[in-house]
Amino acid sequence: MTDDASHDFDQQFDLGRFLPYLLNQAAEATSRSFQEAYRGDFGMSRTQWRVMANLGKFGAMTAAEICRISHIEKTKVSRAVAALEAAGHLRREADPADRRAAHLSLTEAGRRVYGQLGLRARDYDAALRAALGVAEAEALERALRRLIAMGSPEQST
Amino acid sequence: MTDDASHDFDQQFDLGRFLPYLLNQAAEATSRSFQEAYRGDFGMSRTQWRVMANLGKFGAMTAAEICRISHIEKTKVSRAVAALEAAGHLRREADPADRRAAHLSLTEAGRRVYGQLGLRARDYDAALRAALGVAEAEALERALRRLIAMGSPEQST
DNA sequence: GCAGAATAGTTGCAACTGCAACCAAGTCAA
DNA sequence: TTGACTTGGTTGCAGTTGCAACTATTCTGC
Repeated sequence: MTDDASHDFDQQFDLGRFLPYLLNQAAEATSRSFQEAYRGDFGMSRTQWRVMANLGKFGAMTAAEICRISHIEKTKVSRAVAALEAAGHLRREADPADRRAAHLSLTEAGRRVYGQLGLRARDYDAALRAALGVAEAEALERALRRLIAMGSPEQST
Repeated sequence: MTDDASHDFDQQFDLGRFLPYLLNQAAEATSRSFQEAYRGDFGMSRTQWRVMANLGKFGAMTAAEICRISHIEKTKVSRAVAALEAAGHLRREADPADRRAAHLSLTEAGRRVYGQLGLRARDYDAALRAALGVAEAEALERALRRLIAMGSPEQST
C-alpha cells in the first residue's frame, strides 16, 4: 500500500474509452484501408495525397495556405510539394508580387491522378458512411469537426 | 459514368468531408494535446504510453496479446517494451511453459507513472466529452468502435 | 520422432516525421 | 534609410515508423 497520490492506480481510467486512443485507432484503420489507393498505385505518401487533394479541391494556392487549411506541418507540406513536383504532378509558379511565395497547382497529369483518387475516395467514404448509417455518419462528422476546431484555436468557416 | 475515369476531375469528392481525413485531424489534435503529459514529463513516446496503459489496465500480458488488443504493430510494441524496460517501468518474465513468450508487467515505478498519467488522461477525456456533450460523445465512441472493428476483422469483446 | 507450418519476438533498412535552426523576402516604424 | 520583426519556405538531425527478413520455439500431421 503506497501512500501519496499514486496508490490509486486502479482508478477509473479506462483506456478502451479514451477518445484520443479510439480516434487514433479509427483514423489508422480507415486511412490504412485507403492507403493502397495512393501508395500502391501511385507511390504517394499520405501527406502527398492530402496535399494533392487540397490542391485538387481548392485550385492554385501557396504552401502556407495549404498549411492553414489542412493543419499539416509546414515541413511536411514542403517535402510533399517537392515530391509531387518531382513526380510531375504539381507545378510551382513564383508570385511576382511576393517572391517568397510560390503558387502551387496540379499539372494535367496531377489532375488525372487526383481524378482517379478522388473517385476512389468518394466511393470509400460512401462505403464507410453506409456502414455507419447516414445519420450516425453526419453526427460523427460534426463531432470530429468540433474536436479539430478545439485543437487549433484559429477557425474561420 | 466515365470509362477511363480520368477526365471528370471536378467530381463530387469533398476532401473536407472525407472521414479518414477528418479522423486523422481529430486524432492528431486530441493526441497532440495530451502528448505533453507523457512526453514532456516522462519522456515517453505515444506508443510507449499506450503499451503502458494496456498493461496498467489489463495487468500482466505478453507482447502478442497487447498487439491483438490494441491493434498496434508488433514491432512498435517490441520497441516500446524495450524502452519501457530500460526505463524501469516494466519487467519481463519468461513463461516457463512457452519459452518464446514473455509476460510483461509494470514495475512499482511503472505503476506510479501509470497512476499519474491515468488520472490526467481521465481528466482530459472528461474535458473532451464535456466539450462535445455527453450524448454526442457516446455516439462518437460508438461510431469509432464500429470503424475500428471494420478495419480488423477479428474482434472479441 | 520429424519435416513443415505457425507463433513470439527482434532487427535492418528505408522512409516519414517533428523540431529547431536557418535563409530570403517583405513589413513596419522612426 | 535602417534596424527589428514577421512570414514563406527549406534543411539538418534525431527519433519513430512499416515492412520484410530473421531467430527461436512450439505445434501438427504422419
